[in-house]
Amino acid sequence: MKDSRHIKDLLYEQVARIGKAACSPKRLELIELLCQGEKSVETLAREAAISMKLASAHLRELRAARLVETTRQGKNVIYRIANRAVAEFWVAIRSLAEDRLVELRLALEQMASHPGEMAPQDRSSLVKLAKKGEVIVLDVRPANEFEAAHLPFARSMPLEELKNRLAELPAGKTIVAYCRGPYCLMARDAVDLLRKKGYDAVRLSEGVAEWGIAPVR
Amino acid sequence: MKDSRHIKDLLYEQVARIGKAACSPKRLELIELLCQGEKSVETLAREAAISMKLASAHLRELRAARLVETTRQGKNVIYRIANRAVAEFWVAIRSLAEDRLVELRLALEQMASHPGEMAPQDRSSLVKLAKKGEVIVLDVRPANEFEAAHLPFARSMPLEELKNRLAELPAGKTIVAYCRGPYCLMARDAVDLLRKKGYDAVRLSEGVAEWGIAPVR
DNA sequence: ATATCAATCTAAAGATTGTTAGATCAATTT
DNA sequence: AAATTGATCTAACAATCTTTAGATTGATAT
Repeated sequence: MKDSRHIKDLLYEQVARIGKAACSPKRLELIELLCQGEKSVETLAREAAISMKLASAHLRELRAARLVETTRQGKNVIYRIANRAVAEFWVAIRSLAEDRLVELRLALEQMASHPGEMAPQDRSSLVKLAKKGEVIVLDVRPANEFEAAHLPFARSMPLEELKNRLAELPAGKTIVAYCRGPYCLMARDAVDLLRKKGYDAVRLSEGVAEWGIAPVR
Repeated sequence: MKDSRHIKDLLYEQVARIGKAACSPKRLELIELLCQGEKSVETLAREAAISMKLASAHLRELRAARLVETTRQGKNVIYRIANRAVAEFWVAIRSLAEDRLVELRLALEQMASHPGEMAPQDRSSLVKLAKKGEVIVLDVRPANEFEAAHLPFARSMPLEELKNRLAELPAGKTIVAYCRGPYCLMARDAVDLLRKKGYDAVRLSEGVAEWGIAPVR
């Protein structure tokens, strides 16, 4: 490209770097995963269901836009979002997409029309109930994600372990299960299982990114 | 693409439609222009310094992401942003870009290191000064953009007319000139001219999009 | 030193965009 | 009806991006 271009073009070009990072579905999925906490390339590839080579290539793009940062830990390279602003952007672009694209709203409604879907609720009143122990807020993500960040008063019980740890859950109390956010199905599966076992369980579609809780390093 | 894909992939794909709309510098420039008010393809092409064909193709993309809408007005097709959320997104992605990309910060600082650059100021105190008439807030964009939306107590004086309308400006008062936003140079040029003519003029880098003022149709 | 594992780099095929030219369409003017 | 103007559509080429394979690097384990 010519070097004689106006400073104005340069400015828009820089902003477009962020847009480019956000224009691939898989890169967005990687951002969402990183909003849950730092992860190695291997883990990211597995959780996004892509090859490690492809994951590495996408992460390269995200790093080119400075949305993610890396450190090496032995054989592994650990990726994390650069700061809280990245998670906020992920929530913001998703919210615009939901506002503008009927297709997305329909798909979400389809996901939500499922037994145990929780009505949108005031956050502080949910926290109050959880604090008093009147409901159990259950984080069904992998344990390391819980450690990196979790909702207030939440208890960790990864989906995979849930089946074998039902005894830990007091009967008769409402269980509010959540996972990585509205696009994640872990909490839905957890609610299905819990209801089958006779619990009063509902799914909270929001996760740490939506609550503005940044993962600690 | 295969049709057997998971619902999850479908969700990320929808969000990526918004990212795709925002991954081209010229499309971003078109969004910024539309944040100032509705415009015909012809006008957009001229103001973004591209051919009408190219403008039309880019606008097609923006419409595919439902970020803009159109109506026909005689021979002209008028484009406008779909709603306020689009303008908010434009401010948000720009702010993330500024947060993450040193190159962008440097370019902006270079623009700001110019006589008459205004220190970031509290909005309500500026409005108070403008209301009392202690400063003149001057909108130097084209008149139709002023009509579509403008800052409180602002007075319209398009850059092109400024030279011939200096007599309308009371001497001895501070003039705060603004235009389309931080990436626009009209206010800078206006301040240059005013200072040459002996006025105490400063540039406010923000515009209607940054102040959250949506253009009326 | 050799082997192994996680990750990246390089190169190349395939798919997707960006951009332009020419034809076409829709509304208005003559 | 014909000409004009603004805008879009179609087709094509160039440029870019996605994805995979093969070679390479950095760190650890044997």
